[in-house]
Amino acid sequence: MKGWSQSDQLLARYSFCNMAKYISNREIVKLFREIVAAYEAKGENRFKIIAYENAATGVEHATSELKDLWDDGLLDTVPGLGKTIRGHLDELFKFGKVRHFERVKKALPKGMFSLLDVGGLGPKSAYKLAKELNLNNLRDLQKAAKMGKIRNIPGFGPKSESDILTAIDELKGKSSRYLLTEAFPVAQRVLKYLRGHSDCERAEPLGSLRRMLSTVGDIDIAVASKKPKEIIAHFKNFKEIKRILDAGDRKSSVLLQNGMQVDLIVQPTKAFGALLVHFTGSKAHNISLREYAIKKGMSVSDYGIKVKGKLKEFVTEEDFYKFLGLDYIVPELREDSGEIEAAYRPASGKSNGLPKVVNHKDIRGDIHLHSNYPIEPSHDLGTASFEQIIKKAKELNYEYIGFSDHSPGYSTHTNKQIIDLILKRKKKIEYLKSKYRGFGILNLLEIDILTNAKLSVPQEALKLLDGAIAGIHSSHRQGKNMITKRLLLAIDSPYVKVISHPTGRLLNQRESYEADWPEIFDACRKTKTILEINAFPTRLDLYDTLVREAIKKQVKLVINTDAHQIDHMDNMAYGIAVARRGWATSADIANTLSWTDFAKLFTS
DNA sequence: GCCGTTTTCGGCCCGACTGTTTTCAGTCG
Repeated sequence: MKGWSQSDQLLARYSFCNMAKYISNREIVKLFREIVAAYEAKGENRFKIIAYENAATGVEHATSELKDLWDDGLLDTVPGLGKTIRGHLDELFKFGKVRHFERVKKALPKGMFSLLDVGGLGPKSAYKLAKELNLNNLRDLQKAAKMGKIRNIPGFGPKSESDILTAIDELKGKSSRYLLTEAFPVAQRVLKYLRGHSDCERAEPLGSLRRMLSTVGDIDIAVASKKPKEIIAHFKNFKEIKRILDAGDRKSSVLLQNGMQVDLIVQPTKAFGALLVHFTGSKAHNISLREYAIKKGMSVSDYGIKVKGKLKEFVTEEDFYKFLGLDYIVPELREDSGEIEAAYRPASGKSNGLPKVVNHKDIRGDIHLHSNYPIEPSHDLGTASFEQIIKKAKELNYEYIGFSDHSPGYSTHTNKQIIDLILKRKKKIEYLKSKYRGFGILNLLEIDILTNAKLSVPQEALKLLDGAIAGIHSSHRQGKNMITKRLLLAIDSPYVKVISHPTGRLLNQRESYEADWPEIFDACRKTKTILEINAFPTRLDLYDTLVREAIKKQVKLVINTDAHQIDHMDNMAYGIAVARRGWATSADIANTLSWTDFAKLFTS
């Protein structure tokens, strides 16, 4: 709280006492987006609006809670937060509200913000409807539409009135984001259908699916064809379509019966490269790329690159980036987080350096695998035997694996029983080690970091293992200090080699818990404890932005599938994508090491 | 209101599609 007057500090302390609520990044993003909508409705300067949108994006991508950064005087490290907005945040954290924001919102009908969830309604329409019809919520909007009141508002008509009703219906039961494993099969069906048309030269899934974001909002597909109209007409007949949202000469959007939206763009092969870039995104990457191009006197669009008004087309993305003087940027890095600067190739010829991100073929093992060995029947057993897992690992060309069954329940067993069970399992694994010479096998266990920060298995038992993978499986809602303490104590144990699914999140089900990541990364580096990138599609944890932070702190990572059945071992690709999105090279990922080098991590 | 590979001032991505319109505003990606 440097720079505050004494009365400021007193006031702050006083208001903290009254302010039970911790203001999360998520709430701040929502607040900024409301200001964006409010300014748009009021017709504010459009660059001011963009500034708030950028601030929201900056907060969305931040790896630390803003409140913590504010405490440490580090708010200016978040992109998009300039002097004015930081001043507003100051007020927010001190008093729980921002007078300026209150004023801006007060001038508008309260109900307009809830209408923004309706597809097709932006700030201007929401404002107009809420004001003219005195609407307080979605129910009011639905009622007004059903009564035919909307068609009488200038700028609206019968079509927009019925579109609003449809959009409200579609709002119900719609999941806002889908897991990659949910989206991929749907994309494959659409692609197969499109590729079945004789004028389709090429069809590719793009957008967040191609960038391998942990969840995707919709499915974007690009088709290369000389006859866009025919492809669009064909697309509109796809049997899973519930409703056609848009359909023009080269673009179309549809809603499928399962609630997913599919967007299609068609373009001739000779200009497909620019479309791949445009439609792969991210939006922020595109904007930065276009701004960068402007500085070089060029103009970028999905058609190509204009130089002095003359359009240059590209078949491939490689040529597109090259023309801009950039090294090729892999899709996973296109998030406007420094990749354009890193890809810049100055005249001297030496690039600033994009990382050579890890590839699937670099992976040589998987050490978080659950077998059906009945060490603790009440626990989450796998379905495959040790031998079946080894067979599958060999098919995947792995050089080594680790058996990481859950530890025996500490509440149902005495320490002696736990040791006996682990000894018995050890004998079985020793036998397999001798049977499969030349193939690396690690005798591991996934142990719990208990609510009181102790490990679920006594030290004498841990000594019998090649190492332990420790993870939090309970009391995820403890405060930041306690969670951090639990993780730090586990990291400090010489027997714990890996921390599994470090943030504890379950996509679409449970948020990450809060923890002091800089401190945890420091501890991992000192103790050489490895953090896991868990490839299970509902986890993908450690997640990408934290992966990047961990790497900056020279923390080693391991990509594991946490497989509980044989086909889960195929999920490795999802974990690799997280590592790539976190700018990880093979040097950052422990399981790219040969068995000889990898084994050393477990004997030291 | 933010920000810096011409910059602390003067810029700020580019285009398609739709409905309600007679030329465009709003929304979306």
